[in-house]
Amino acid sequence: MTASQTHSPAIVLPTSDAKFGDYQANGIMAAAKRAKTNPRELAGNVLAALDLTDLAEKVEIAGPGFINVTLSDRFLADHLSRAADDDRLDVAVAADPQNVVVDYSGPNLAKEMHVGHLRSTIIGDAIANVLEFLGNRVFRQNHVGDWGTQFGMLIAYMDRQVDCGQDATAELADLEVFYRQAKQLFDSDADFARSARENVVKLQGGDESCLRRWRQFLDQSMSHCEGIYHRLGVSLQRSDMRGESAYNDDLPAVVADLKAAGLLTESDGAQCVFLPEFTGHNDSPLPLIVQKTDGGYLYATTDLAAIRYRVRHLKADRIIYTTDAGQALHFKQVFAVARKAGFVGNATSLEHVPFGVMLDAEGRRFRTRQGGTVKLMELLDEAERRAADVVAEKNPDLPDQTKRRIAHAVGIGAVKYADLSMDRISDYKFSWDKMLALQGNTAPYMQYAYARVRSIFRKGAEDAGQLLGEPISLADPAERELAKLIARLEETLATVAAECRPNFLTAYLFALATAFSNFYETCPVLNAPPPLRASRLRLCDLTACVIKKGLELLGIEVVEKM
RNA sequence: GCGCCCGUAGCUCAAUUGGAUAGAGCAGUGGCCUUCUAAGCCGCAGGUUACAGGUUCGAGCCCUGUCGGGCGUACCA
Repeated sequence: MTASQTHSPAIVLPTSDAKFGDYQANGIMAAAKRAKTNPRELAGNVLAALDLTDLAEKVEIAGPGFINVTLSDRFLADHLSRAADDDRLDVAVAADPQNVVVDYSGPNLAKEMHVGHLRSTIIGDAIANVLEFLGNRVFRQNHVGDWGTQFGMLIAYMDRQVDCGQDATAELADLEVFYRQAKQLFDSDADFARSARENVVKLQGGDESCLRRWRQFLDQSMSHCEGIYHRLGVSLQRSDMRGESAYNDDLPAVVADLKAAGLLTESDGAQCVFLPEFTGHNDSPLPLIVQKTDGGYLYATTDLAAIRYRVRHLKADRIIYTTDAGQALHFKQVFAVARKAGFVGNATSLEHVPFGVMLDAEGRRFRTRQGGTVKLMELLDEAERRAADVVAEKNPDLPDQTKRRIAHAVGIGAVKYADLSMDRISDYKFSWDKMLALQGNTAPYMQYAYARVRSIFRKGAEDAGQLLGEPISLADPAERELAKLIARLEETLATVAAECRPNFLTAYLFALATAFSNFYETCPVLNAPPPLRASRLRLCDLTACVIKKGLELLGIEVVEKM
């Protein structure tokens, strides 16, 4: 009532301190100011108009005008019962689902994937998963680099291989070597360089034999990416790949549209869009170049074409770009031009979701000792190797196959979790020791918490399904704290989706796992007397389900034992 | 030069966008395994949130300035 009168949001959040109850409403003070009334008085009026008897045990006014709410155990227990009986864990499907495009990963198919692709791939996938789970229609778009001059060179090198009687397909298996050798030849052999350049012209001209070899190369390269995605537990499929070349035919139309809209200016022979809000050196106008002097197009043009496609054909309500922060200006320009040109209306939101760079322990850019880029495949090998060492040390008696499975889940999970648990925008220091640490906000800690729950069920030979009707008791503070956190999944996911901030989910899961550990220490489960035993088993099962679901949305596996 | 981002405990990072006494992990220090996985749990100690002003009931968060770092700034992506 008050909120609607003053247009002030209620701002209900978990309390900053347990002594204030479970949730606090922070909006009263601001509302009172706007309405020029006393905040505590206003809080009193709100309370009088509010009926929280269904969910609250206690509601009180505190401090300058906070409203503190203590949930009733009954309300919490009811919620938990619903969650336990629901594979969505009582998280509602969006009432107004959106068509959301998430543009992420986007490797260059001319080369092997390297660590530079890791953050976009992991963060974008987590965001896509969460949005999808909340009921939105998600279009994962892998805007791969599958076009450009380097492909002329690669095709020329394929030809050279075949001429030498070698099987080009086998050679392609190591994309990095293939690229390096092609580049070397391009730089040293004038004949080769000429045929490479001719190939570019042929490709653009639609030469069928050239296109066939180009597709053959792409097929190999895409298989390599799929291998990485599969190993990483990333949901991207080949059908999500819609590379730059997919927009080739649209590029002239994009430029024509810009011209028709009166936005196009020729400058130094290039076709540009100048918008007054963008300036460069010495306040000189800064163009968005959409066509080079030689007639070629740039990634701004492709991005504009992609926006057009996503709005027209995918009916996007929201388009999310997960790229490094260095591209902020590019996207600002592209978004502004897309709106001016009418490619996208006000109903569609365009969001650049930036992230910082990966640094090594010394705070330098993450590179190999020789200064080259680190191959993603090799990074993942090392992750699993290091995880395997830890598993072997902690749990030498497990069967080898189990150890391997744990090493995979823990190693890959550690790399992903470390990335996802940081605030995206800051650069982050990559540290094997920290991400594989068994304490703190890490994947192994989460996975361990899960394995401990599962162990209880194994030991008790219990089936969670049999517990459905059993009442949940929250008498112990550790039980209640755990229940409260379990009930917080939905609001957490909503925030992650709204802000594109996976680290809110990891922080939530860490709090949940910590609460569980506490519960685990203080509340015996299997040895508890009958009604309590079932109640605690239900809390255990719910904890496991939430951890599993949360990690699954982050693309991280759980294991039954570790 | 201009623009964007960042600066929080010795170290690595949080802080749900303006809420109450700034939180974790590591490192330091003291406890807890005859009972469900100790890869765990519970204490203690550690802070002028780079600095200086400002806005207001309230600022790590907003505004102005300064210092320090990163990135970007016309035909790469």
